Amino acid sequence: MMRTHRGGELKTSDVGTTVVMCGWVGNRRDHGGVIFVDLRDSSGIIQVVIDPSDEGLDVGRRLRNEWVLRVTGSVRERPAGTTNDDMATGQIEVGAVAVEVLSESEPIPFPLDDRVEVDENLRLRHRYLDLRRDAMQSNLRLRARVNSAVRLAMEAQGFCEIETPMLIASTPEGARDFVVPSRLKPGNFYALPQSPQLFKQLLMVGGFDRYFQIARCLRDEDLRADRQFEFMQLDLEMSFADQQDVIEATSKAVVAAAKAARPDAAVGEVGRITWHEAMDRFGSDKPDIRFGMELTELTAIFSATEFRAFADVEAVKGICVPGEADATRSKVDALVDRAKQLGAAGLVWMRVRDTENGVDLESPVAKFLTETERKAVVVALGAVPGDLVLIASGERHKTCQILGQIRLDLGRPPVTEGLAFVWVVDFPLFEGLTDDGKPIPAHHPFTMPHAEDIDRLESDPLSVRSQAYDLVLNGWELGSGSVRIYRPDIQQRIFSMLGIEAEEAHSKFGFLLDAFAYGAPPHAGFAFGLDRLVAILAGEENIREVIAFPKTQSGTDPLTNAPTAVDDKQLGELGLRLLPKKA
RNA sequence: GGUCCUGUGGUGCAGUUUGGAGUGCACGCCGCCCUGUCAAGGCGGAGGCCGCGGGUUCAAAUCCCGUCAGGACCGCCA
Repeated sequence: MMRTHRGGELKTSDVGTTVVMCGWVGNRRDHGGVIFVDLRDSSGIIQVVIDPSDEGLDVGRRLRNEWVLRVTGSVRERPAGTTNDDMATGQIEVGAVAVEVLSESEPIPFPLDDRVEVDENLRLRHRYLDLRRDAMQSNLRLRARVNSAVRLAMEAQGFCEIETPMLIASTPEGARDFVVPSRLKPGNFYALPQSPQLFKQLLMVGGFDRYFQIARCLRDEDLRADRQFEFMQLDLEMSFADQQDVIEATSKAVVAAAKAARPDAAVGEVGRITWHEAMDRFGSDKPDIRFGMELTELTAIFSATEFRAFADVEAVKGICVPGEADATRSKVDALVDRAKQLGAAGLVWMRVRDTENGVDLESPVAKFLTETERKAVVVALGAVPGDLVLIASGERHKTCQILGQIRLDLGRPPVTEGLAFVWVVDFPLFEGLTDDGKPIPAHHPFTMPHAEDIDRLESDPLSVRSQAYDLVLNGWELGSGSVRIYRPDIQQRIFSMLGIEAEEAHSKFGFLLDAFAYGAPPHAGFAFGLDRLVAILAGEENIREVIAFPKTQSGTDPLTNAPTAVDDKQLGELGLRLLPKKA
């Protein structure tokens, strides 16, 4: 037996016990006649006291940080006045009677304490060291608890966990596929799955009416703070179920995850908002509802205005920034620049002041507005003296998006603050038209149109809502789902609207359409990103902090040096030859 | 494909605006001293291609151009 105890778990009640522990030297304090070693293992830290004059303990002199030890000793209370209340085990210590060096360590390339933020590239190059840090240990352990809670929640609801293949056929829709050359069929390629989408629908046809999987998904698109090539999703699909059923089942899983990760945090009912209302109030289809500063409708106030920027536009929207009336000119100019960068024609700012004339707006453009207009803006926004009012105008959707982004810039709380889940429902089925007039699907082409809107499919496609729904947490899109089309006639109407010929549809999705010909149950599903969920629950702004071995923004791994070249023999077996490098 | 930020002993920074000897701080590392520390303390020491290449200049960490690496974002992510 290597060890009897883990140091971090020792308690005052263990005083008097002889223990054998294994761990790393977290820190050593050599006082000459007595040496303190903070022995670290997965459970925490315990202070080991070594008297180097004792027989066999002169090894204590040689010890260095990150050496691996096996320590035998007895648990004792610390002498009065030497306890450490900042440590979980600060009331006790282990008096060493034997110290065995299991492994020595070179000085490590960066400190493991959290007092300095080390260059991320260096951390990734030595990720095995970085993982020893408290923050990484607790993030990955939190992640494991979330996985476990999600799995339990799904099983408790009668979902069956089924794995789907990693080597699949490439389909041209959606994100860029990662592609794997076939050795047995040279010149042909597998794709790695962007999601198990088509397979889970086949499972529904196959009679598994409640499927789930903690699935690895791969997309060859540029990386971001919240996006890696490969990521994990809780993927689920239900037969004989509607949007409400899916939302309830998924909500149980995320609430269970949140409770597992943050037992002390308040996680209430998961709210719901329509896409239209989310755009209108928050200027985003992934609203961060943790704070106010909502977008206010001002269009009617300026219906007859003389002010050019607000006249004859689709929408005038404003937000009220509390207490920012004295923002410097350079700060408000920066806001105007930001709005322009986001595609706005401009941004009107006005300081709310207490004047002899009552509460009024002070701004270079105030003189172009009537007093009635100014007062109406103050009332509509609920502004009080000391506030700063920002107003944008133009095409409705764009105006909302721009103000929504500025709202986030100015008011977004830190990631650690609060947990606000919200379902966004009633997305439009199409998000616009291509140049040749074909509608662009907002989700995938198997998304069921809203029952009430289906008659307008051809006559007014942009007004058609879909039975698609997103789950949002603190303004991060966690995932999306939909009720699927299972009726060939509706599917055919959608395909023909999108300009997908029968032959093309068959070559791309033929196996799914074939399957639907044999008694397809109505079904609906969802998938949400576990990396993003775990990051927010861990209070991290970057999903790399909750992934053991992530890639850099340029898609490399500084630890293994992936991706690497392969030799010609390997290429030959695959029937491949590299093109000459571009000059 | 694009915009912006960063790159200085092992680590984290200052120095770059306004060119003048690799100058400084903290941590770590090595040695010696030290029996109650816990970011131990004291004394001493080692350690630098200022990311790389070119240019301007009497002189470049500093200015200019290019390039590489990392990061944030736009495009992209049905």
